[in-house]
Amino acid sequence: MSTSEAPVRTRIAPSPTGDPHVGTAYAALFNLAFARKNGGEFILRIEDTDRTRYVEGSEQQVFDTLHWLGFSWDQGPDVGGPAEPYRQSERLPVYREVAERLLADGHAYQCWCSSERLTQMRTRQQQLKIPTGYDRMCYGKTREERAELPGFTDVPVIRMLVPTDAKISFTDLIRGKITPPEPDDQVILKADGFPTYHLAVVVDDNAMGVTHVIRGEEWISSTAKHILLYGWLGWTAPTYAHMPLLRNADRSKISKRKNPAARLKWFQEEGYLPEALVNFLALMGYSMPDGQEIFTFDEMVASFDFARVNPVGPVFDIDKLNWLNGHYLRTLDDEAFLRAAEPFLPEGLTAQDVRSLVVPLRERTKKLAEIPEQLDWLAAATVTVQPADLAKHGLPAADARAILEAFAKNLEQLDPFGKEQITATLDRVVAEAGTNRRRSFMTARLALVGKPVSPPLDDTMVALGAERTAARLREAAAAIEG
RNA sequence: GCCCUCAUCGUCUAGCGGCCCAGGACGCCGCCCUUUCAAGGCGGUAGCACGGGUUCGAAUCCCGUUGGGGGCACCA
Repeated sequence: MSTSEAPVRTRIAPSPTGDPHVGTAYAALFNLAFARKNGGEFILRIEDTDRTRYVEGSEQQVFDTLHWLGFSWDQGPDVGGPAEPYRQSERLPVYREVAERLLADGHAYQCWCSSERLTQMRTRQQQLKIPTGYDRMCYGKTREERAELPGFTDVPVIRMLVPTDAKISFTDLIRGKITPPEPDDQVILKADGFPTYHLAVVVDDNAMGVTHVIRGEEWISSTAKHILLYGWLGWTAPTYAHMPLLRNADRSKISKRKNPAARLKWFQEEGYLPEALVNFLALMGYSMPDGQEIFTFDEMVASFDFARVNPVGPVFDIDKLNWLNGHYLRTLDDEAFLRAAEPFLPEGLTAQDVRSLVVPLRERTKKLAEIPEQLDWLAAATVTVQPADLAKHGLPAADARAILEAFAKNLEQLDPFGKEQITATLDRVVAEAGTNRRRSFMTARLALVGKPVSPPLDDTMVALGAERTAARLREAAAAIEG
């Protein structure tokens, strides 16, 4: 023990209570980065001690979304490890035993107070403007003595007996010295025999040899309880690093209610690349020594340092994520982009359409879910030109009508209706008309797709075919007013 | 209500006493490029919450105020 430092071991401990949360990925990123930086291990543990919130299938979704991000763990319920099991619901006897021990040592006691009484007590404390906390009504009483008093329930819980002078502080890797609030007599074993988080986390982190607890800032006020437990049990407390909390735009803690980005699956649904999300998450509260904003996980690991974590809770800025994702999309070659885009493509695209129309979208797509809308003109029955678009990008009404008719007339005679022929025809028609080339093309584009965004005009026409191309040009010409 | 914690452009951030009348990125605006929109290039816009100290010198240190966030469950 004195000759070698304990190997670094970190963990994340998600609860299977629904859709995997972005905060889980955020915590995983920093736990993993620190473990890798120090040649240590990373554990995944499932904290399923709340039976009322348990959601079937949630655990698997946690595995899947973390794998999607490229994260893997050295120990966990699915991969096993020396400290099995890694699911807290399977470790109940361990917690029971520790709770009994604390009871025997006088560090804990039984409590028969009903939840109704507890609620009343808290309300009264708030009214009296005094700190809230358990009033120890059950402390030192036998079951029989307590049963005489109001607010009694049959099945007791076990509470910590926290000394009134328990002033505890610890050094946080991100924030320096922290003095969390003095705890009250926290419940550690519930009436249903399951431990609360506070007991389970201490027991398991100790059993699994976790050296560094990297978790959200929301846990700061509970840390004193945990340190107390470590002391009573004769165990060494881990080093703590409390990460800032990801925020909604209104700066409240990020939530599924206010922010779709709180759900990890949202990023898959919207077509974000995992590399982009990981990079973005790393940018939240963290910065590279050289100021680089685009970097891989491995590059982050190479220089990782908690001193570079900003304790201020960052607002989750989707605009910046979109920019980053667009960047990563652009680094893909044709094949890779097509592969990524495939699940998002609309029905009825031909293989040729995919190549000529989808590949050009790479430079104009921020997230893959935008693709169907970008291609909606292909399958649309009709297309409408917005007068505002025409005014901004196109030719004056009379010229617009003339050029569209001219395009239609010359184009429909083409055989074959190929890219090169189209390009030559367009150029010739514009030259003959003597109109502004760019606005002429734009007028045609609006007529064909109904918006100022499309793949190159010739590709657009090929995809539409000679007939539909001519028809749309004429329809638009007829519809132009003024 | 009580406790803890945080505070640089709209947003993400650099800065850890002089290199800063504050740098980068996203967004926004403008220009260039251009068969459009993008992408790319160039330029611009915008900030040290406030008040006291400490110091020759403060974005950087201390105190207070204000503001934000979190916690105060038989949820994690």
